[in-house]
Amino acid sequence: MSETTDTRRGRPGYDQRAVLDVAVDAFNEYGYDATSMGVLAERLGLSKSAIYHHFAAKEDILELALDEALTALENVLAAANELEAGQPDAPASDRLAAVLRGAVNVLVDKLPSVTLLLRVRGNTDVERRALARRRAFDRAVASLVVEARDEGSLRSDIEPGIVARLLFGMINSIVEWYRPGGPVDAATLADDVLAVALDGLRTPK
Amino acid sequence: MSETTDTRRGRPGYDQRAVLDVAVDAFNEYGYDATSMGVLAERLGLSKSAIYHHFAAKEDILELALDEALTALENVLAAANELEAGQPDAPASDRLAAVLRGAVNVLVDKLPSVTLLLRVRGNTDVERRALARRRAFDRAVASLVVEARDEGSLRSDIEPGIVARLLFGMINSIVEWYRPGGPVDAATLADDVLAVALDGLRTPK
DNA sequence: GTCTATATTGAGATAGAC
DNA sequence: GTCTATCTCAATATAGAC
Repeated sequence: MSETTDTRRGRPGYDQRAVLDVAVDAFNEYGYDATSMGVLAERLGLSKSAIYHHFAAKEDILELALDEALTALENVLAAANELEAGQPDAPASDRLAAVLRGAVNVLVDKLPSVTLLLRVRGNTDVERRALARRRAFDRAVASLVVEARDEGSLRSDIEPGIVARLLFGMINSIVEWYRPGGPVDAATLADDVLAVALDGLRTPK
Repeated sequence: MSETTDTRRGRPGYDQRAVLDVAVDAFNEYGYDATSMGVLAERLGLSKSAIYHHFAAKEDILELALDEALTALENVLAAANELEAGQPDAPASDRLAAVLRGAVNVLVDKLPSVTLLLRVRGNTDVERRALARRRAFDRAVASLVVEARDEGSLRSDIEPGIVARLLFGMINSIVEWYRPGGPVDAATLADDVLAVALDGLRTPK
């Protein structure tokens, strides 16, 4: 323990990470555009100008948060692809399940930044770049769904594009209600999502 | 045909409905807060002040749109309850299915206003009132899920609260990608949603 | 129903001291 | 790393003519 158990160093005042966390929470509560630097300053107990010591612009805060969320999601895909490299004959449905479980874990683990990501509209360059990365992720998942259906693991009576969208619609909606420390833990949640997605809600006969 | 086949009357200029439709589309594209009256005026080909002839304030546009979406959703619940009054011994799962199908239809039918509703954060009184009505709707659906599970129609190994949230997360996500006139029609979409929700994605064995 | 001003507020951001 | 001013611009909304 070379420093302290705290994540901050230096002593008084904030570091960039601490400002980021407070800001992202506020962005998620009010929406990015509706959150003024004034409100941020209030929440931090700082003046507005102090924030500019940590970030050159409001949008830089957004950019850092979005990058964190996107990197985490992209890592889930990368991990699933390594799984394929290790076992070339494993069914695509295994990789798909790994991606879904991984995505739920990222949602829970990086809840604030992923929540922010899912609400981006594309009004600025920063937002459009984030949307492009998100679409690439979505496309990769969609082709996993196609693979799984083609090998016979998933039902073929519904268009795979719709399946992928409904699937991720369900998963992404978790950010609307899941709160860490609540009654549901991440592993149970991932199990429930997989169960509902694969087997549905009807009573197993 | 007493007037014209057009929905507008009066002749030149806009009526409130036409302004509303253009505004809601812009709100959904940029987000409500990020949409200025100036952009609205540009899209309408009007001056900013002309808009104030139709709505006293920007937020009044939002309020009218949210009310439209909420009324349509509440009518779905009311219709399902009348179904119960007519056939008191019908299973709750029938009413639940009616509500889900009805909700998908409302989403498709009133796509712009429902999209707007689903993105409201609660920053103002207007938004908070809308959120309260939406939560009442969600609670009603959640208790339908409980009823359906208690009568044995739905699996009981997952908490009904989570089931209801995942279910509506999937349905609500439709607004993120569904576009009228596209390859998928509303009835097919409702069928697909019900099929995925009830029976899951796995290949039926 | 629409226009051209204009009033007024609040936003993001900067300067420069401590 | 934070502060007190202050700049600048864009936003909502109003006044009053056509």
